[in-house]
Amino acid sequence: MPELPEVESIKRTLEPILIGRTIEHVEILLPRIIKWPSPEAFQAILAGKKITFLSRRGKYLLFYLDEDYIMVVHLRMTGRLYYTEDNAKQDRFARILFFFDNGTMLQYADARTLGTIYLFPANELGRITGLSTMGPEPLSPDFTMAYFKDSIKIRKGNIKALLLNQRFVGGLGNIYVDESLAVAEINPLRSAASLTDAEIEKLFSAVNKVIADGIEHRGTSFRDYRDGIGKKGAHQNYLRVYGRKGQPCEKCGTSIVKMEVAGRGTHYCPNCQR
DNA sequence: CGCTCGGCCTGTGCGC
DNA sequence: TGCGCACAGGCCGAGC
Repeated sequence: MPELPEVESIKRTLEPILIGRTIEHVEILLPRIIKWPSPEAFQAILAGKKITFLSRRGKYLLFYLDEDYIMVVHLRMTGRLYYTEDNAKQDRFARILFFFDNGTMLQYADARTLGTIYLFPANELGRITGLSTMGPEPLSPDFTMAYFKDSIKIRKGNIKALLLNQRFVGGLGNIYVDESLAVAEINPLRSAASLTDAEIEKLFSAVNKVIADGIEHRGTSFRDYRDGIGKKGAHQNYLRVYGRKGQPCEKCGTSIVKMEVAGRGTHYCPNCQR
């Protein structure tokens, strides 16, 4: 579900509310969401901990706590994380509830229950492989044209699968990959190695633009996504191809086509993207 | 090592 | 209207 712009929006909305707040106790409605440590230890460690700051890496959201602990949340497909003033107002899909010392709470809700939460001492963060192997993310200093170009040229497989690979670039998901390829006018099935320098350059700026726009619009609420205070984003109103099957391409009027690439529903304009 | 694909879960929405 | 079946914003691990 949430990709980089959505997780960033959740972080930005939660930050001003949660920093300095103390967790009083945690209620675990679905234990298997907690991947580490045990549910009992998770509750015991968090009780009385203060949130010092929030951070994000790719699609992971990190809560820094006092005494050098870090709680890491990954929302996967349908996870939601939002603050509720009235701690009796439970989400229909509530899985983990974090109660604060002032009668408010943070809810982790998740319809498909694929999301994951970890709690580690800060120096053990490397045990989350998805975090430690993640490539540079769009708009960051280490996401350079040289890296992008050199990596793409030596990869096997199609460009869509590569853009979805978090070890190559961190934070892109199905929506923003389809959108990036649309902006760059590249067919999702093209093999990465076949892209010309000009195409790679166009794709590089497209990825950065699409992610920047997504953040500016506070994420894409295609279906489930809500930010840290339960509000929808606006980027669904700016999508060029994702979810627009059968509708006209805004550049040329050709019907947007949906097909399967890299095991994912893939939207593109068959005229503009070749 | 790199790449592809199935599995994990459950709700929703589309087509018949 | 009701029902069944694909499909869903992601990632890990097995197998090649």
